[in-house]
Amino acid sequence: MDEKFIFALKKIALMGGIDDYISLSSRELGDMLDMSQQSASKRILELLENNLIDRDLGARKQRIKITSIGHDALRREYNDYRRIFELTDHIILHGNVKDGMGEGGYYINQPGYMRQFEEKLGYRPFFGTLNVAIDKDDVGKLDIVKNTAGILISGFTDEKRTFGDVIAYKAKIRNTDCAIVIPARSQYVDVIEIICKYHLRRTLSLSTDDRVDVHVEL
Amino acid sequence: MDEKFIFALKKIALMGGIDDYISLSSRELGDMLDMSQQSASKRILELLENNLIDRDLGARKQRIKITSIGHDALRREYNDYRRIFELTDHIILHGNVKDGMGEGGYYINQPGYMRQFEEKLGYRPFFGTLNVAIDKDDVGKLDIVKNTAGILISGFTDEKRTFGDVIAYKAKIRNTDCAIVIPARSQYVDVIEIICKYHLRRTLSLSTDDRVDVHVEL
DNA sequence: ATTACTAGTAGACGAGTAA
DNA sequence: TTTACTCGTCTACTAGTAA
Repeated sequence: MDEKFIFALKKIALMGGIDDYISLSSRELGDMLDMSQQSASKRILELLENNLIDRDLGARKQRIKITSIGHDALRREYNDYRRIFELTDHIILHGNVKDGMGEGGYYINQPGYMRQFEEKLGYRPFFGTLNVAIDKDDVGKLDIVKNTAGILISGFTDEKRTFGDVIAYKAKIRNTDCAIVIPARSQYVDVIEIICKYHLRRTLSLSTDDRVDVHVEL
Repeated sequence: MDEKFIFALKKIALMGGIDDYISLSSRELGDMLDMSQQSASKRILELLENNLIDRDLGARKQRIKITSIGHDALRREYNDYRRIFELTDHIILHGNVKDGMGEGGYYINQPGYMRQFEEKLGYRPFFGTLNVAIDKDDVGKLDIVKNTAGILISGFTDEKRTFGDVIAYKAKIRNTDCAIVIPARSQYVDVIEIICKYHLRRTLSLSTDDRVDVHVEL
């Protein structure tokens, strides 16, 4: 990502171009970026070429909106700054205990995964996962977690099907060691699955919808 | 602030150059910024010239540290991204209920303040405040809260002494309306005082050290 | 190894201007 | 008014190289 694009994108975002199309002439953008109308026009064409913005070139004035690719680029930038200013050595994800559908446990329990949990986490997880719905305000923190190393649990193939790579992140809930497990290829997640040596619900007396803080080590 | 400086500063910050001098050759910086060793060397000289970094040019390898000016530049950038990504219409402060020393209640109860609470919040607060120790990770959010308008509760002078201005921010705890009150001149705060029409401890069955989420409206 | 100078060059920028 | 082309200038880069 070319850094000069980021600055233009940021200005557009600050004007509200993330949620909606905004009316923005090349002269206005040029003024904001301290460059000529001509250069701003060129910058807009470059942003378009890189699919960072969408444009609706009306008769009088163009309207501009940041694409999801552009949004992602800004979020990466934002995460960098969070790492600089917020992140010490842990992140706290706030959320509520949810009922799982049981599929989490099905996957976790595959011997191909189990063997690796035992080897790489140092314990054999309890059959079944604790599902935690992360607060809307904290979902972005998951991106930061995903950008840290994590522990790779390799995928495998048995007679029936293929199981993909999974990443485990060591965490704690009320001082009890556990791990968040996230499929490597997953995109946006707002319910995380947590494994633990113990039955978390029973050990911590957790009920559905209880508030929990998941401390993730970075 | 030239934008090309920001990107170099950010890389240095991500390497830990905010807290300490870090060993960073021009070649390493060049690799990270996707430019030649020569250009990175020039960039470093420019950053020095603008007092954005300090350098300790040792015999073998230079050591670099971001100055307070550079740190401020990065923080401005960070705040831009916070405005883009964080500011919806509320902020959640996570914390624990704490025992107050009673001084909160003493101040709140001054008729000069009480009259204004009644007028500006629409209710006469319960005598006494709920003290909440904000999580270390959330203390920074208070800066954002303080940067929003809030409700000014003017200071006054009685026979004995002077009481300063106080800012009230409307909030909710478990859907119960309340308000955070912060002295206008206060700097760093990590325990906030909350007023409410009702006795919050009793109404919400809160005990010392209980976790609470304070939803602040912006 | 380093840092950083000089020289040559590619690309970014703005002025003029068309549509 | 807009957007965006061409073209000349100049900046910012890299290569080569010294210290």
